[in-house]
Amino acid sequence: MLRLFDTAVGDIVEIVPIAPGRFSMYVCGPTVYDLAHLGHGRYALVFDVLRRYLEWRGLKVRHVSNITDVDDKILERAEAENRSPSEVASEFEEKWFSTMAKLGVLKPHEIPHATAYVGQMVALIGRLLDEGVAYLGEDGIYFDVSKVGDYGLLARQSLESLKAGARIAEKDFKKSPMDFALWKFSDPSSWSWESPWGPGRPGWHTECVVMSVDLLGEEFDLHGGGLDLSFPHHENERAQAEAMHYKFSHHWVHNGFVMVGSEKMSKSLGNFTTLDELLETTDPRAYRLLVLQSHYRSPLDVNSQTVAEASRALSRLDSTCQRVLDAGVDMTSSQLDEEELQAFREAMDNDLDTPTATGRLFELRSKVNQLLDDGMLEEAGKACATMEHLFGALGLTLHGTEEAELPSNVKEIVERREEARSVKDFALSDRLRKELSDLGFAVEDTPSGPKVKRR
RNA sequence: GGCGGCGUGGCCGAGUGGCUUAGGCAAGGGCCUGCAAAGCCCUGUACAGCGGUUCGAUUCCGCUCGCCGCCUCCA
Repeated sequence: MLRLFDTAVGDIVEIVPIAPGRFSMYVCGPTVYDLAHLGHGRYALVFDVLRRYLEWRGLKVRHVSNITDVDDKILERAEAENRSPSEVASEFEEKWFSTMAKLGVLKPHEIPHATAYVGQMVALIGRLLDEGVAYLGEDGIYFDVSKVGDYGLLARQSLESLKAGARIAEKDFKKSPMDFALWKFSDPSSWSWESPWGPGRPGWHTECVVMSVDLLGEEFDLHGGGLDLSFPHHENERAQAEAMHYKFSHHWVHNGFVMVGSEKMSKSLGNFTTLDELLETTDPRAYRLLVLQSHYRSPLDVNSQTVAEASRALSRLDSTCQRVLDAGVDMTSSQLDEEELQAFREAMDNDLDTPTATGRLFELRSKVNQLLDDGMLEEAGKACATMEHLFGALGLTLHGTEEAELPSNVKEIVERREEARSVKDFALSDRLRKELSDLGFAVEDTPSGPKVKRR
């Protein structure tokens, strides 16, 4: 079975689903106040791949991922643009899902919204107060981290050492600098909800506890997100769950950052590229391939060079598929290669080792070409079908490279070029190739005729 | 200051106590081609530095240097 690196353990552990054959996962989703950047794309792709792989392994997965639509930054933007927070939130949520669709990220089965859970958050905060693990501060209700014995587990640090490095501005009334806001009082005239303690807004760390427990129960298999969420966000979620005596998530999984040069890409550093910008010039599948070619916990450098390399690698995969199609091989009846499936499973089971898995698939691609060269069409079909199937399991669909319908002027030039070649007028032929090239099309001469593709 | 991680051939990027050079991209040579392209074959002898453990370390341990992340909002 699958083994994954569990942040709470600090090591790779065997993943044993709570209910055999089923898997429940909660992945922290975006705060919708701006466009999604490459880092969001990576986490979404990583957990999309995890989900798809679990499903490929035959598990019935329940994937929940939230939309955080209550946040100070949403309010700031709304005020700056003189519109309501909900308008801002719904705009960026819509854009989020349209970008995710381009990336081929499957929609989670449930998409809870924080605003729909404020009532439940208030109820949870009330219970935390009753338990004596929360207290009233000057500007809100705070969680008392000293009440959780192993606070700091996900940071792999003790409360003492966390305190030692705390950079957070001290508020005198807080018992510990690590204590965090559960409820923030606010002016009733601004964006706020009613609570027994007065109008206000919920702190960020409570919503995921309430939503995950509501939809997946007090005990579920996996909780995930970007590495930057491990502390304090996930730790604070865990602290609340501990205080409530929930069993909560069995495993905590985090993906590494997208780097810009040697710096983490983040909104606060302002060094981000939006996914939409990337996708204007890049096949979304190339970004998925780039993500797959590095391990999910490693930092990933995304720049024009690494993107170009992935694009190039992708187009070679596509052209191999095209070769198989051109050879007239019917892959629908092809058996899959068991040995390859097994190797794929082993790589993926080993902490989602997609670089090894894809490396193997590139070798398979080479094998398909060799078999085609040798005229072993049936074997080539089997290998190609396996390759397509396994890339498909990773959410990457391969397809042929030929344009379904060429513009008529392009078609006409191609025909004229063929005529020129048939009478060996290669000077004209080369001029026409140049013309096509200027129009953005590449032509390749093959035994079965010219192949035209967009460049 | 505390904690965690990283340093692999031109670049990206896996992995391992000794089998056999992961893989991708780029490069060089060859086959094929009117020329190209695609494809195939061949080529580069890498694991930061210094010690230690070991019959043997890129892989284990220690130290040094360099880099990064978290401890504040962040995927």
